[in-house]
Amino acid sequence: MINKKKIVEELIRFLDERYSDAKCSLDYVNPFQLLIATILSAQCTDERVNKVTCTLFKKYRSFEDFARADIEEFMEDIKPTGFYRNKAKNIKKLSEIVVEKYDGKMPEDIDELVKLPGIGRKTANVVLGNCFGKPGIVVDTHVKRISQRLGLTDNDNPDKIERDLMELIPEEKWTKWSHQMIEFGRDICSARKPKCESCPLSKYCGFYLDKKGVM
DNA sequence: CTCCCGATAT
DNA sequence: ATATCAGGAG
Repeated sequence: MINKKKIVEELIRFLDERYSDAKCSLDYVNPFQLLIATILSAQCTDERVNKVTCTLFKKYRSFEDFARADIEEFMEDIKPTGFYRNKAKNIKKLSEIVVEKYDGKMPEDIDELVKLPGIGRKTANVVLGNCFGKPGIVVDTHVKRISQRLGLTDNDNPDKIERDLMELIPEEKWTKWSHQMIEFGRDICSARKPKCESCPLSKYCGFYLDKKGVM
């Protein structure tokens, strides 16, 4: 417990030094676009999402446009992002709901957002944090993996991990911290071949210690 | 727990 | 060939 605090302190110091300008790497110009881009980014790199949304947002400029979309055509539009049937259906359905129930403007409340199809806490927190100044911890695959390796949580469920991290990280840092963790994960603490040699936190890391123990 | 699912790194 | 990528729903 006391040890977790110490690890978090060092982690935050490292992240602030190394990833001081971390931010969302999805391309968007308004909350509507970020919401759609974040849904498309599930199990897909931001790079590919940006390639798709670059043309997609010229064709669909509002929730009304997606609500009216031809589903087959829309599926083709987003195909390279993977899971395109589910994503297309969810975005169309969600857009219909936003048009009907919310007058075409997305709700800015996490409990309302999460009710929409295709939106979980991860997606909701990305949009709320980056567009509406409402801090939230984004538990994606990177945040989950790093938090587990460093022993900041014993849970495997993203919702529980989010709660564990909320206890450890100062609220005003939640959004920025999430982006810093994601860059850290892509850069050093990757899933496959993490660069433990260049990680200042390896002495606290279960993954690194296990790896050394076996060797 | 399973399914959705294309693109890329290893 | 296979694991993984800014997850979420049933």
